[in-house]
Amino acid sequence: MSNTPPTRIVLIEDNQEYRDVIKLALAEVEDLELEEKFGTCEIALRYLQDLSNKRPDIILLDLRLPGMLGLEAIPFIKDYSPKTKIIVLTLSDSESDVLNAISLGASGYLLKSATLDEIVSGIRAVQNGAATLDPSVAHFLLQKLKKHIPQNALGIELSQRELEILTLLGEGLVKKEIADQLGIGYTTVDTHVRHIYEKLQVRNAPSAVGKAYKLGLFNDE
Amino acid sequence: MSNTPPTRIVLIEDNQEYRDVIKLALAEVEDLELEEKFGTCEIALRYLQDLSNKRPDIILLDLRLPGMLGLEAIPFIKDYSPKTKIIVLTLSDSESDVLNAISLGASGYLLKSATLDEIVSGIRAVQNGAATLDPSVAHFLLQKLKKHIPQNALGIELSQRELEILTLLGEGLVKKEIADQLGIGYTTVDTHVRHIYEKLQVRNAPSAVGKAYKLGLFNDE
DNA sequence: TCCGTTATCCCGTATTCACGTGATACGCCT
DNA sequence: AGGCGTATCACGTGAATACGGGATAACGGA
Repeated sequence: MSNTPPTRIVLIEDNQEYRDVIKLALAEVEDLELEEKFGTCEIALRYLQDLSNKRPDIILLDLRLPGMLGLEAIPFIKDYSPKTKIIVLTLSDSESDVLNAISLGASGYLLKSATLDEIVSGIRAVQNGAATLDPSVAHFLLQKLKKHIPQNALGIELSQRELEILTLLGEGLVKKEIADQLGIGYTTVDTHVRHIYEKLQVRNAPSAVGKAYKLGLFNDE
Repeated sequence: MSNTPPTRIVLIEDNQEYRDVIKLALAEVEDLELEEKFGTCEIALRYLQDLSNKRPDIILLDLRLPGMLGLEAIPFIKDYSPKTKIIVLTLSDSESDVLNAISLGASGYLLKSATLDEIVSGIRAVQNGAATLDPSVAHFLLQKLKKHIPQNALGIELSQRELEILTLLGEGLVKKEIADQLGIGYTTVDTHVRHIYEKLQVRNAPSAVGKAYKLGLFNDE
């Protein structure tokens, strides 16, 4: 236990009080080490950019900061210190903040209403390659996901070739170009397209592409 | 505190040992009450169907059960007791189990590696209208979501009319049908479509539909 | 006041599509 | 041995598309 190096943490948070709360909380945990804390992204990024500093394992990142916002800083953090995992720790439970943080690659999203225990176990989870989400954020994401998970198993299955051709169609190639690219004849492509229409029960290419997206036929790769 | 009724919990789990562990754990928590525990879905569903029984607030549901699988039971639970929230509690972290559980409307997904504290706080979160996810499940879902969140803000914006027409195109209508449905002329539709192609930088309808999905232009409604 | 965006409408044409109606061949399952 | 799905190829035709090149009108910002 004691020979594994502690998890190195950097806190970016402008509120002095909350900063101190976190500092005291982490000080009590043996294998977590609060390396630095910063009040703005600008200063934090300068620290990360300095090659003489060791890279932290985890960054706890507030979003509403004076100057550069936390979300804006994420790409720079990823750039300067690619291996550092980011846990957003903020008051905001706005949908767009959550979605942006995720698409920018955050490994966790906690609210400041979280207990210190939850923050510590969140850090441990992320350090182990997992993720941590505030329950209310998780609820929001589950609702979001429910809509985006296609229930594809309606017996509709395209062959590999058909999916290939449909993909190219959706990318803008005309049948002749698809034939050339696949090294097959035009009429073959035409036949495949007809089969696709039958299976998807559509009558033309735009709706075939649309239905394929709705059914999630493109999801798997 | 003590005048709020306890959260009523039902456990569906075939492993005798784990069932007892949960029973003992919940017995120690004041505001949680393990109402019943069942070894199979069939028996549990019979209990839920019996109108003389009170409906539980939470069901902890294992997936790998003798007879009917946990996932199969979810729609029946939703039917017999719509207000009951379901937390999946299983060994399986298979992607399809997670996705199926979510699309069937589970409010939580915990693994049996979870500590009893995590299970209790998960129950509390769900009872409060939030959700609970095992960190490794959360990680998987975040990765999944990252792909599905489009970064639409590339300056590409269709007018309302254009989006309307593109939607209908993706549903399989030909330009003439779109014109009739919108009560405008064929040439007007044609012009709109040209503008759509310009904005999306494509040359035909299938790729316009494809690109719209990729950019998430259909996401907002 | 002028320009950009949006929405509406028109003509003509070469290209492409959708589809009816075929064919051959391979593998798999029964 | 026969059937089913897949992949390949072919011809012809009417329908639809993509696009060049126009136009008018309303609205709002520069």
